[in-house]
Amino acid sequence: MTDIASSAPADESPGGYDPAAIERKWQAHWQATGANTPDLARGANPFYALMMFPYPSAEGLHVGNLFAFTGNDIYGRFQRLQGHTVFQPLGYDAFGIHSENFAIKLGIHPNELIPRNIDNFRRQLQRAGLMVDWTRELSTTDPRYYRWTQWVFLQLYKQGLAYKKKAAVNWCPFDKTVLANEQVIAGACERCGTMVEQRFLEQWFFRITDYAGRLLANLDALDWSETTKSAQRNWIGKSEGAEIVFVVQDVMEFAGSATASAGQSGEITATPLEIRVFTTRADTIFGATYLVLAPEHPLVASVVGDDQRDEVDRYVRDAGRQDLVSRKTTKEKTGVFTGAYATNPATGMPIPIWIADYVLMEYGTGAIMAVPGHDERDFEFARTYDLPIRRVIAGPTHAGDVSLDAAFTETDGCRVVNSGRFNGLPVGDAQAAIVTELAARHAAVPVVNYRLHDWCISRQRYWSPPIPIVYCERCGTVPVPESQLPVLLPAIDDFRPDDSGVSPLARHAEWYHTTCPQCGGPARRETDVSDTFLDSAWYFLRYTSADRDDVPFDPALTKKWLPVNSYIGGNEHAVLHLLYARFVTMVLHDAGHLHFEEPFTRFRAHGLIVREGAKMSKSKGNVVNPDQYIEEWGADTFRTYLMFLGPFEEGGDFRDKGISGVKRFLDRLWRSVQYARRDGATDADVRRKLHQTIRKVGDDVARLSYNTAIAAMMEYMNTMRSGERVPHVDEVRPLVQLVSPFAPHIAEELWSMLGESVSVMDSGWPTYDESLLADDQVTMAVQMNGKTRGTVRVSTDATQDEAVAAILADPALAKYVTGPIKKVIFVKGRLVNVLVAQ
RNA sequence: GCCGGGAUGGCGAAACUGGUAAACGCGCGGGACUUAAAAUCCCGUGACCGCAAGGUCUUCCGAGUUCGAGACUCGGUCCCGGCACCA
Repeated sequence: MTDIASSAPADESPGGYDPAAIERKWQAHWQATGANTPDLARGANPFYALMMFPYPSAEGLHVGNLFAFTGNDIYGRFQRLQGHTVFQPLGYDAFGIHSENFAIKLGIHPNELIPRNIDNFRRQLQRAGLMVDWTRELSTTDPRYYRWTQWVFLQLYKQGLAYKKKAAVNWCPFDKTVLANEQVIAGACERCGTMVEQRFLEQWFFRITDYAGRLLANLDALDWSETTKSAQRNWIGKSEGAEIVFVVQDVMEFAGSATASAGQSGEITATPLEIRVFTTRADTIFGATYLVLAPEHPLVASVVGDDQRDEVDRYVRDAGRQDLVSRKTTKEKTGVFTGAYATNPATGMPIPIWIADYVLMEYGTGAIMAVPGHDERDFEFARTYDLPIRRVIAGPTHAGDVSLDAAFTETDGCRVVNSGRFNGLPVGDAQAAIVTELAARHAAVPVVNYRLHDWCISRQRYWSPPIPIVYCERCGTVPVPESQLPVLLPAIDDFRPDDSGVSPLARHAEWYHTTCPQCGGPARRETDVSDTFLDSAWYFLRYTSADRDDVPFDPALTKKWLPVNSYIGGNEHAVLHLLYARFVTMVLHDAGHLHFEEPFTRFRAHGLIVREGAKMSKSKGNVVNPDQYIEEWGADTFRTYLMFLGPFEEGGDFRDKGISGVKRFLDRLWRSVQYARRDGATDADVRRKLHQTIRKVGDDVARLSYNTAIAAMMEYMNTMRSGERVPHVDEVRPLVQLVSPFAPHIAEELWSMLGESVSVMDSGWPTYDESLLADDQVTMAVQMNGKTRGTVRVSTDATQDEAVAAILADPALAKYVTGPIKKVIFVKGRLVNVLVAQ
């Protein structure tokens, strides 16, 4: 064995780069000095850098989480270097079915499990060296937090935006609870994948549909990822059209008692019965050859004829028994004729009224005018039941032919035909003209419809905040006074849900029996708890005031720090969380609690980290545990590697092999500082590269292009150390600052090695000198007749003539000039394209 | 079906407003140092033809606009995400 010390690499010799030691040292130092805790009241130039808070799973922190948090951390640190006071808080979204199910699975009470998970998360997060203000940490399960979640509910209640109704709801038989529409994916429960059933239960709802128009319109002005905005637009689902009135014919024959026996018709009604339909294609009304009502439509009973009653009853019963899933996925169209006819207000002709479950009660008016010629579903239905199909729209190519072997749904360049006085009008004009004319007869009104439904917030579960409502025998529904909040979630042992459709809290009489806050008489508590998405719909308001028990959020601090400057999170919350947070913010704004109505000025969805092209999952066994990598490579290397493996907004493939390149870069950085010379001149080329790098890294970080920022720093490192060159301190020092958002621990250590006494985080962002960015010589591309043939080195401000002269002076290029020069394309400093006659 | 995002070397990826495609990193090949290895440093590395000088081709496919297209326009294929009997 030879002497290891003498041949050991620099980074293992005394004073070498020891990630574990310096990371421990600086994390302790930051904590001791409160480096990550800004003075919220006095800090100048505030910047709120928020990341979506995690659900603290028992498995611990996932690389995906760390990827997102690191991306946010870099942005926050960058803003701090730019002179902002940066507030980067973190908390835990620890209530909800997720946590509860896991607790049930492990047989541990969530009261016990959740704090344990949180401790583990905090430990992992702290190892990553995030610039998080841990003094303002929060958990949604803390009564000091959910007291205010209940307060938020009461604000909505006060505004008349919270109401209870019996409704067909999505019931998950596995989780034994109601789900919001947003939580049903292709008919299955978002969490467990079980097919969802339809049940009728009394539920609390928020009137988010009242805000649909604003939620949609505001999107245009938000600086958000396009994918996220698009997902929200789809979800809100605006469609502009009209409601059109169809009068039922011979109403007296069909109106009357549904219980009339022995074929006797019931009493006669004098008012004409009207059916309102919603359509976006009023231009096709002349092709409306029948009407369809949803099976649950309230007019079904009034319209149906005696001869058809049995058949209709059977059909409606069967449709109701079907769960929402099969109804939405079944392709074959079924229906039943009511025996009644309505008058098409455009043609004046009678058309039959049908009932079919392809028409949904929840959307529009629950009734449609069917235009089989120009709607695929209507076409299919008309074929099945042999109903008339009329062409009323023709494209530019088929002028006279009227036959249709499929629904013709095009509109571009199409005109209306077979439509009386509207014939020849383009589709758009016909729509407007027809609605206007029908409106004049009170037979139509323009209407905007949204796909968005009201937000069902009731959950028949345990692990969530109880809804702060009391039912009094005398006073009815009474909100719990704000002064009596929180309504504490009782620590009960049998917290498991059952099939009864009521919360486990309903089994605890000692909890739900209470007195009425109004009259003092006997009362019952609401036993439903609220949706977890309510917890996360306002948490960003709480952070600044996490230590306050007298207010949900301090008005002065809120005014100063909100709305959030930068929000980063996963696009899986594009619809649910972000829409609810926007809604709650608007409501609190309207109630005078907030000065803004959009909570997140800028939002960026980060990409997904995959492994060998596949999403990481426990079942595939390809989950990366960050602990192990931080152990092996250090947090700085791991953070930087995560940011280097692909564009932040697209994610990337996690491969162990790639990490070594980043480690090598940090090793080289270390040695550059360690052996930097203080004497001698700095080199002009290196200096130019440095200033270019400062500019590029700044630009790139500002637009979250972290991978290219890192590449630029590596490039500079290569320039600075090319060959055997030993860098000068002045060349290295700014690089340490540029690296610091990515690799904060090594940056602090190197910064102090350079003799600096303040933290590198507060050293400011290095500035670049515009005049040093360009060389006095440039390499221009040379093309001959559009084909790249080489390059030419000329002075930076060379004119076209000078460049051409340089080309002709170079025999390797001049040989291509085989004839007279017809034309020259000259892009200063970039390229010369010489067009030669051939 | 509708909406959004993609497709570039062996691999992860760059190219901001149309101007030298493949920066940066991994991997691979060669060299220096070493008894040897590791580490480090240097050189090379899209494909094809050629001893070389050099040439030809190349950004999913097909057309187009342009002096010039990975980028713009039209048509098509495939992948990822959202919505979906929404009238």
